[in-house]
Amino acid sequence: MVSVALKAPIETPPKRSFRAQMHLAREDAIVSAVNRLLAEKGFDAMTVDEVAAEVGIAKASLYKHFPSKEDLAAAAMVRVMDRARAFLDKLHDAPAGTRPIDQLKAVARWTMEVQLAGEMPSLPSENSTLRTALTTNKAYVDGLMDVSDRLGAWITASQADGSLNPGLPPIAVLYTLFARACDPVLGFLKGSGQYTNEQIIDLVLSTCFDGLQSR
Amino acid sequence: MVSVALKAPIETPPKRSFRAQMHLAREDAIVSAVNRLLAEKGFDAMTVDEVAAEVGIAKASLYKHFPSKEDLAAAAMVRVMDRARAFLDKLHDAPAGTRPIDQLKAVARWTMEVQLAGEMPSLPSENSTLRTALTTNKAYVDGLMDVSDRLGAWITASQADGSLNPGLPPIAVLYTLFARACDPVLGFLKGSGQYTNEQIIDLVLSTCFDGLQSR
DNA sequence: GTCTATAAATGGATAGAC
DNA sequence: GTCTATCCATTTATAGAC
Repeated sequence: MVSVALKAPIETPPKRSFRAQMHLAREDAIVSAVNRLLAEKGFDAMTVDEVAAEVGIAKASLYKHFPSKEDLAAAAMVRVMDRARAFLDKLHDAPAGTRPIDQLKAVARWTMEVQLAGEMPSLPSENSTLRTALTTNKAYVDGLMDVSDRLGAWITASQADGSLNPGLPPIAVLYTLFARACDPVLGFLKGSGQYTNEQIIDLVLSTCFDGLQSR
Repeated sequence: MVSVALKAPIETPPKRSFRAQMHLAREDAIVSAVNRLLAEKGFDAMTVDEVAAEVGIAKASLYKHFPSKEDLAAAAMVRVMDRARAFLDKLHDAPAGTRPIDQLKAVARWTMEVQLAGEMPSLPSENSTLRTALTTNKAYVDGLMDVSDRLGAWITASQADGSLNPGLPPIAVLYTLFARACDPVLGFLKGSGQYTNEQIIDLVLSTCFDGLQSR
């Protein structure tokens, strides 16, 4: 045993790393499937059997990675939140002089693109077991806080420079932007078959920032 | 048997009417419970047991009135559609000279009031059994058509008089108004505990028609 | 038409072999 | 960690007495 361990010491670390990579890759595939199903049918209608079938592993194996259906969904929510933060990181590298309101529009556009791509997990209404699982998930809550803070800075900046309506409470603006991520209008217009994704996003972005009334 | 039937002929019609009234009242109570639960937790999370418990009758009795859970939900959707049509009837009695855009605002306001009152049943995402049940329900589809037509008339009229942005496709405006019925921003703001229902509705109505940007 | 009791199926979660 | 097989609670729906 000892001699074997001494025989291949340089093999061991790569092997562990490889296994760990496989492990992460598998979990990533699981989270991707959950993310897709969550976007397609929501938490209640999604079944763990479906997730297992889509990933191509047994249901029991899923539970070796995630202890419950709620944790499964929470992992998907955390990941989309991380994607959002990564996008915000990119936006911060925008050329100096970029108006904060344009940053907000870019964020809204991104969330709608994600939704149209079928990658935006939909949150359950309220009073759900998932809801409590999320509020006790540090990674999710921290991510949500981070995103809110960054958007909040742009909101107050836009109101200061006069481009965003200063009469609106910043929190109302924040919630309005968040709500674009699950706006059913995108799906409605998509279902009409009359518009491209680009046109749909431009339309909703326009009604969101310019309003329905003429300017 | 015959003599009995002849004995109380004037009693029979009132008795049938009374029974029919009781029947309708019972069904109305059922639909009310379904409506409330549908608004609170959605179709998937709502159980027929809950409905029976809330109404105070046995589950089997429910199935004597409605053949399936989908029909239960469809009845609730039809009723809220009928309520909407009744409200539209009232709006048509508005004083001559009322601007069509103000009619549209009144409709949006009404849908948000219904949602804040916890009486707006939430539709399932897509690909649901309820979805197909609704599309094959004549009462629902007809009601939806009627509402769409009436709103459509006001939309084109508002675009004609220049108050509504003429660059927007009428169908996009229609969907945007429909979407206010399930806008999560209302619940978010309500949950913040900082605003009254009146203030919340004014805020969302403002962002919907005036947009987020300054005017 | 209302009830109690139960069927039939589904879905979340686990046991235990490998 | 993956599998098969299973447990157990829940849920939709029905049977059959009254």
